[in-house]
Amino acid sequence: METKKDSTEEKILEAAKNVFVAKGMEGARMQEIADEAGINKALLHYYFRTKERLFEAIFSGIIKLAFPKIMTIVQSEASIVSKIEQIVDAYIDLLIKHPFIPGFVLKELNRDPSGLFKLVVKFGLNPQSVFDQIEQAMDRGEIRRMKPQHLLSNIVSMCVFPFAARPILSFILFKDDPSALEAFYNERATVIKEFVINAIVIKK
Amino acid sequence: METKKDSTEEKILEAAKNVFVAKGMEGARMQEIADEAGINKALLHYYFRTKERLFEAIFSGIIKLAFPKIMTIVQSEASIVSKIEQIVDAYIDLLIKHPFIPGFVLKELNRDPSGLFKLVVKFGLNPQSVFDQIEQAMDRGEIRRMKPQHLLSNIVSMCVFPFAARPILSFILFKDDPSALEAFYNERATVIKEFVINAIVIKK
DNA sequence: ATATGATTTAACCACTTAGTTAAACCAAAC
DNA sequence: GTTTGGTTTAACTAAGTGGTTAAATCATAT
Repeated sequence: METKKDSTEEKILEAAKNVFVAKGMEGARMQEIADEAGINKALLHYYFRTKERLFEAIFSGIIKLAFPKIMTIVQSEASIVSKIEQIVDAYIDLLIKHPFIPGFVLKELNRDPSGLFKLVVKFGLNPQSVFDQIEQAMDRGEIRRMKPQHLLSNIVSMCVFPFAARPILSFILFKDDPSALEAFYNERATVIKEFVINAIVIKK
Repeated sequence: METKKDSTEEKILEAAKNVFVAKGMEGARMQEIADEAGINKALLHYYFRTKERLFEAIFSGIIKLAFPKIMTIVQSEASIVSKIEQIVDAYIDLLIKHPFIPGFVLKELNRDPSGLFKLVVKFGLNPQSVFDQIEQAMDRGEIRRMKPQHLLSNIVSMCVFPFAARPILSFILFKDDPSALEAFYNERATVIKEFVINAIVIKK
């Protein structure tokens, strides 16, 4: 009996994820996906008629991983500082589990940004409400004044970029000790939270 | 008379840069490069025998833009805070002039990290000396204590990521006002410097 | 046993790609 | 005016690519 995990469809999705992540939509070959899944090309097309459809399935699956958790934090009742801490924790936690996401998403959104449009609509994302929350906290004197776009960019950059640039970090910062890279990623949440709080919280 | 700028070779390099940056090594087509350069495919191969060689010329040219300036700042005699400010200024200045670099470099280094190895050797890059400088400043109590790798990651992330994720910023943060994106990039250096200094400088 | 659906095999198509080649063309230098 | 080197044209190759097809196989449920 086959569990859902090793059904052919699951094997294909897993293989396709690996190949698409490693090679991108353009670089991925259907033959390679079939090989990685341990099946043949005919059966691969039998399940997912075209490369486009298969890619779409993978891509939307990856995106769905990231959005919902962030949204619930944003819409909660916590203080702005607490929300920032929660978002950093959630981001780093997700990225440690799925470190390939940033590189993959960046590559594909640069190739075809139209996918982003659909997603923003689909998830009903509204950045203005986030900007408002941040500006209200500044009005109350909780955090230093700066454009919300800059604050968000700073936080997301520090969370995401070290994963997008993993090969570079691995080589420049940790070329002698690869296991130190894992330790580094595990420290990120704590470091970023402290860094941001020192940067923006006004001490009384 | 032809200046060096509109010689055929220069036209090819310019066209190839545009196409490689937009489509990546895999996605770029020799025919498209030839069209963009206003010549034909035969002549393109006449100048650069293979796609590989042409790509190599473009890639190393782009990298050479970034490294040297950073190196001279690192090796100067300024204080650590001053060096950080100079590096942020230099990075943002470069990226405003060549905003495509981060996306391109990330994509190609994820595809084939071996190029990085050659570059590090070629430029004689030694991160340990940077780590030492940072740790000595911490010993002197100038800045808060943290692992140098984290500090460097934070700074570089905030400089580079918003350019790598340009389509995302453009859509999420500035979808109603595209010209605001340019203004945003022009503010980055000031914002990042202030942010970092607030985060790490110990006030007496 | 038979019917069904998953899977394999292997050939095939239409198309695109990088790269090559041979011939002609053209402008400027000699 | 002939040579030369950059340039075009147009055809070609060799090797992939995504995708299709038809037939055979295999396991399982009925």
